[in-house]
Amino acid sequence: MSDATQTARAGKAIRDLIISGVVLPGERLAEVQLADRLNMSRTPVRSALNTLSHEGLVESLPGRGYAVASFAADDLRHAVELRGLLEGTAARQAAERGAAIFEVDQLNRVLQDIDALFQDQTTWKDHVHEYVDLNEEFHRLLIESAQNPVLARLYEQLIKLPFASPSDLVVGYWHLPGSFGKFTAAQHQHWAIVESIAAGRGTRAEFLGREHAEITTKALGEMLRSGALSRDLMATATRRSGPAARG
Amino acid sequence: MSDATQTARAGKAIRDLIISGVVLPGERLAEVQLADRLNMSRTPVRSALNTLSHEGLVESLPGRGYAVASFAADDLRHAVELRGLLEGTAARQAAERGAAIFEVDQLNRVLQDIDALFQDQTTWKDHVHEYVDLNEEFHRLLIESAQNPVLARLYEQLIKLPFASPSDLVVGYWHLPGSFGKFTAAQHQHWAIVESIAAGRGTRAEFLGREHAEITTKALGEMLRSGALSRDLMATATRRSGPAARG
DNA sequence: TCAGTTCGGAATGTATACACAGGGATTTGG
DNA sequence: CCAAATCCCTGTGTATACATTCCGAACTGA
Repeated sequence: MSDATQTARAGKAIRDLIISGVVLPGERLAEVQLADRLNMSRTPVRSALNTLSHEGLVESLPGRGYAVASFAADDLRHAVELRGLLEGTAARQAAERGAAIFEVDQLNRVLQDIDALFQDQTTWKDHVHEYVDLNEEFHRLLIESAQNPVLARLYEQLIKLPFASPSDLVVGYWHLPGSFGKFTAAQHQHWAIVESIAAGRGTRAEFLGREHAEITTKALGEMLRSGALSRDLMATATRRSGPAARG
Repeated sequence: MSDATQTARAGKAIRDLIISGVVLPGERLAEVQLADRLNMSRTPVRSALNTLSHEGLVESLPGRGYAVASFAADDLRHAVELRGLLEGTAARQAAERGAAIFEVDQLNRVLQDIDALFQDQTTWKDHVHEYVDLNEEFHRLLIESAQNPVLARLYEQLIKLPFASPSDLVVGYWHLPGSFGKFTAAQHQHWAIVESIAAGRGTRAEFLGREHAEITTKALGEMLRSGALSRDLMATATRRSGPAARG
């Protein structure tokens, strides 16, 4: 049940502390305190904090350790838009290079499984977890289809940010009213993206990828208005390293 | 003359070892060996290796340390293309939000300084170093003009890859025949990008940013054919973690 | 009362010692 | 002679002790 190394365990634990809101944005993360809480030495904690700082969940202070990173609502919107940009680029490159048949088949198979979940509007919410997995699998295959390791690496770094990954947004959104319509619309776009890739229509594939992010942005806006994210993220979101323009 | 911390010193030293080709792609990086060579303990070396693995210069092996990352020619091309994508996006967002006058002025001022360097085709090579600085400053201002911290972060992570940053490519290319024409063409695009931002023409700004990367890709191709990069990068470039598609 | 300085403590940066796992070389059996 | 298993050794993972720096608070002087 435990991870192989203490460092991995520390990373997961600290990430959970941040995501769950136990520690608030801006709050200092003292090594000894974390090591004590996690029953391990400072060494793996330090290593995990170093990793998390590169992933963007914590920020490294010059000479005095680390603090939980603050995210403004605009940051979340920007992250979603950039994810659409990268996914659109992946779709375009897959179309331009001529994706192999088995790759398109893989994508189609995932979409068929999602369609099956959506057939019954009254019971689909019992299968949200399956949808999360399938949706994540689709986006993973989409990035892979570009066969571009640099893009894949950039994508991985982007979706490490909270609520930038496909799964995070689905988990936070599915229970809101009207979510079924958004999900079915998104699924329609999924089909169109794969169709574009299979047909070699790179430009259409790219812009569908971007448009797909627009739905996500709308959903994110509803989540923010509904207050689902406000407590954790908006509390200290006003402060960020940006220029002090309007002192 | 030395950095503040041993960790920073270790990071710089190991990066230099990789860039200068003292250690070859694929080669293992043993902590004790590095600590011995740099006259420090394993702790800061380990921390630096962790950082470098997130930057992409070294790859972390499951349970046995680190190795120098391998870059294929395609990886370099992909990195340049993605840089164009991000710079184009930054330009579009700057145009769409309506960049402030002083920001456009800053960009124009840098371009005027570059123009001054290019006035005399016979002596411009004496000022390559100044051009490198100004070019880097322009691209930095361009990214800043989007006022998008997430995009800026992604860009920073991308240009940490070898030969993905504007400066790296200029330094490797300026001495090749015909470089003057490429640089003046690139400068023409710089002016057009700023003009588009000032005029609020987001679409034109974005595609100019992408097209700007095409010149860079061409220059990269010439560098690869000229053998300037072959020794360091191409030697072990064939091997990469990708799928074993063509046995 | 306020400003400057100095002292103290707490947390990070670094070094070293120990435990453990993985791999390669050697040896043994067929 | 080849294959497989075992042993040893190199190197990473972790813990802990020490050094150092940075911030804050208290004290002193004007």
